[in-house]
Amino acid sequence: MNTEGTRRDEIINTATELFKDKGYSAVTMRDLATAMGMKAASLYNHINSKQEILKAIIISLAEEFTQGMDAIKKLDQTAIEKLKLIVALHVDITTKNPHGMASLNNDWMHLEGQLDYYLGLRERYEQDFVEIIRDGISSNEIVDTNPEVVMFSILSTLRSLYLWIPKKEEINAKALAQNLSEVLINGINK
Amino acid sequence: MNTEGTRRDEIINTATELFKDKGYSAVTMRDLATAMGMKAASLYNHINSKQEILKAIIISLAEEFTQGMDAIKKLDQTAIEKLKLIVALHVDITTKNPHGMASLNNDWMHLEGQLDYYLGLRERYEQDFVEIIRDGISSNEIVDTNPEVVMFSILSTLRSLYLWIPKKEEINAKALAQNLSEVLINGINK
DNA sequence: CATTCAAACTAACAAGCGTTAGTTGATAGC
DNA sequence: GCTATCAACTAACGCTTGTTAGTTTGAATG
Repeated sequence: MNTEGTRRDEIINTATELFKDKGYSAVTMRDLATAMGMKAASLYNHINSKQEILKAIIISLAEEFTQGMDAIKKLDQTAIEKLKLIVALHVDITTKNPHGMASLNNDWMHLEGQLDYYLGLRERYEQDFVEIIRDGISSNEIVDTNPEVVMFSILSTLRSLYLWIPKKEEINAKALAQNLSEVLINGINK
Repeated sequence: MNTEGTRRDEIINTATELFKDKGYSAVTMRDLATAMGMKAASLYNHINSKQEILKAIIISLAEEFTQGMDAIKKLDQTAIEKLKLIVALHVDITTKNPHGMASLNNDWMHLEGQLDYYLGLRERYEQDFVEIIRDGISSNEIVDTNPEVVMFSILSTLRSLYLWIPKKEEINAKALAQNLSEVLINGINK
C-alpha cells in the first residue's frame, strides 16, 4: 500500500520517450538506464522486466480506447455525431500521450503475456467502429460505400495522429478535432 | 557482371516477410537463415550485412515514390486529378510489395548510412504533396482548410494501406484506388 | 544513537548477437 | 579429368543482451 511509485512512473515515461524513437526492440535496458542517469541493474529496484514496461505503456492506452468506445456506442446520437466523438476521443488520448501511442501502434506485437488480450480489445474496437458506419449507411446519413474502406480510411488517419500532433503545438485539441472531422466526413471537394 | 543474384533476392524477400511481422531489430540473422533453410553464416555468401538488406528494401521503394511524384507534378491536370493519381500510385506500389511497405513505414529509422538520403526524399515528397493541395485551394477546387491537415489525413491513409491490402484480395487495385479516392476526396457525408 | 528502508551501486551470469575465417562438396566449362 | 566457381557448411570471435545477487549509501523514524 504505497503512494504508487513516482520513480517507477519516471522510468516508464522515459522508456516511452525512447521507444517512440527506435522501437521497443532497439532500446536496451542500458539505454534506458543512461537516460535515467543510473545503471541498468538499478532499474530492477522499480520494475520487474523490460516486458512489464511495454505492457504498462500499451495496455492502459488500449483500455482507454475501449472505454471511450463503450461510452460512445451507448449514446442516443446520429452515426455522424458518433464519428465526431470518435475523432475527438483519438485527438484527446493522443494529445495526452503521443509517445505512448507510438508504442501502441508499432510495438504491440512484442507484448508477450498480454498479446491475445490486446488483440481482443483491438478487434472489438474495430467491430464497434464499423458497426457505427453501417448504421449510418442504413439510416441514410452516410454514403453507400464499403464500410470497411471507410473505417480503414478514418482509423488510419486517427492512428497516425501521434506522428503529427507533437509538431503542431499551435493548434489546440478541440480545433484539431473539429478540423479533422470536417475533412474526414465532408471531404475536400468544393 | 552476373545475372544479378536470384539467391540474394530470395534472401531479401524472405527478410521483408520477417521484418513486417517483428520489425528489423527483432529479427536476427539466425531467424532469417532458418527461414531460408540455411545457417546464418551462409547468408554472407550473398549479402554483406544485415543493414544492407534493410537498405535494399527501403531505398528502392522510396525512390519509386519520388519518381511517381515527379511524373505527377509535371502533368497538366487539375489538383483533384493529381490527387487521384497519387492515390493510385500508393495503391499500385503497395499492392506489388505490401511487406516492404511495412519496413518503409516502421524501420526507416534503422537505416544508418542512408538515413539522411531517405529523409530528404520523404521531405521532398511531402512538400510536393502539400503544394498540389495548395494549388487546389487557390484554383477553388479544394475547400479552404489547413493544407497540412488535408495532406496528413490523406497520406496517413495511404501509408497504412500495407496493413490492409493483404487482407482484401477480392478487391483489385483499380477498384480500390477508385473507392479510396471517392472517400478521401468527397467524404462520406450524404 | 540505532534501525529501517528505499534506491542506488559493482560484479557477474548465460544466452544471444552480427560477423569472419576457413573448409567442403557439387556443378559447369575447358 | 582438371580447374574454377558457387553456395553451403563448421567453428569461433568479441560484444551486447536482459537479468540476478549481494552490497553500499544516505535519509527518515523510533
